[in-house]
Amino acid sequence: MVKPSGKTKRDAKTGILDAADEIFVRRGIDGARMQEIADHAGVNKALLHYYFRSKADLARAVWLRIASSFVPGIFQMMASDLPLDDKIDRFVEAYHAKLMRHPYLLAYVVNEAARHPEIVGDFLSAERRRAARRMIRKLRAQIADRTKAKRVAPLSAEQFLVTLAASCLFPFAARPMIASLLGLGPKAVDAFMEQRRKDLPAFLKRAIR
Amino acid sequence: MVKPSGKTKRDAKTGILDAADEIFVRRGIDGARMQEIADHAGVNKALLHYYFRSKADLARAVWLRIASSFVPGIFQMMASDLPLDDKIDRFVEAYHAKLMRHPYLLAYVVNEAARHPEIVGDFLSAERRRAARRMIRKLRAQIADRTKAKRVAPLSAEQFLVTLAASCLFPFAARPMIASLLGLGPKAVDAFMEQRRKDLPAFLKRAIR
DNA sequence: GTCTATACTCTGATAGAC
DNA sequence: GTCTATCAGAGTATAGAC
Repeated sequence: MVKPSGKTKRDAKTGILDAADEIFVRRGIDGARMQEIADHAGVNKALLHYYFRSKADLARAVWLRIASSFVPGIFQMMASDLPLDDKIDRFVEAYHAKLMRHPYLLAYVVNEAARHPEIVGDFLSAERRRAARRMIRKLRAQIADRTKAKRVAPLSAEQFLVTLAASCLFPFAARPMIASLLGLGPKAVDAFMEQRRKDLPAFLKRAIR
Repeated sequence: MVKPSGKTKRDAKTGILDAADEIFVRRGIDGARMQEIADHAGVNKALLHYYFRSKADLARAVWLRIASSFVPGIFQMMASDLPLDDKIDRFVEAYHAKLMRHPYLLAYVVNEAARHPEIVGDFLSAERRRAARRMIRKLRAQIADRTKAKRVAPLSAEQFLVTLAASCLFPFAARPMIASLLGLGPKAVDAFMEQRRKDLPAFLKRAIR
């Protein structure tokens, strides 16, 4: 408002973040080149170091933005009073929608989390840790209700959550391997994923029925 | 036999492969340094280029050795006449045992498969593709038998296989995230995984019951 | 805030002696 | 086959003009 350069500044910074996002996700942090990011953003390489001191800082900023964009929403939904079956539907739907559009995202996240564990911690603020605990507690109650009513073997809420996430996410991370293994071309893999989006919720509900 | 250097040669080459395996898996291909691999193998950097022309070639050799060491065995077991439930037990058991000892392996495989899809193709020879098809065909028959007998909704063998793999493998790839999310230390995560090894087969069997 | 030019470091790769 | 020495290129990062 006061500074006329305010808008421009944010645009340049955001532009760099957008470009870095794409290049990091495509090549990994180690494989990415600052020059390529700069080119992709249409700015000079020096500007990257002006806004973000180093490559590591830039990578951290990109990571934080990615994680912040959809993890908190999922936490909240999973901690809500929604019936368990609806949560499964929404979880599957949300991640399929997200990852269909960003196929390399998950391989990136998985890899960098393994390689640079500290940035995972950076993302999980105290507030988010509390949100995670709320989610687990709520899920535990819902699963307990169900197993009590139907006399099924007890199931840990944590294990269920991990299995749910695994079933949705892993196929996107393993997409190239699935394609090779099943002998599918790019379009056939898309169809396979689309089918999965439809079938998976029923499969998971059956397991906790 | 004829050459007295035969044994030494193989040892040096194997030593380099062992070292490269460890460093690549720990740092990723892009993050790994030829110097570090050479140091770890106790040989000179130049020797790496003598046996493997370039870093890319070395990475390919490492990948082929890793994949060859346990994928074909799994294919064969899954294509056998073993009952479906036993296959689930063995699959879960085999991968948990393997990955407990090589925690970074999966993040590496997933990442490099996404980044360098061509090396996945290198691994899947025509013979292995046939083995994969045999496995799928057998699983499809077994699942069909079961759903016919118990009147359950039909389930694609491919989808089931992916879900099975996802449930077993993803937790290892996502280990750092799971730890952060659930607030577990290294020992607690190990316990979580151990619990998972026990509970997962029952969960999966219930879904196709 | 944004650019040009450049310093400095590191890495993969090769040449050549033994 | 294995080593020492070295190079060319690429990379991150900074200095300084505008």
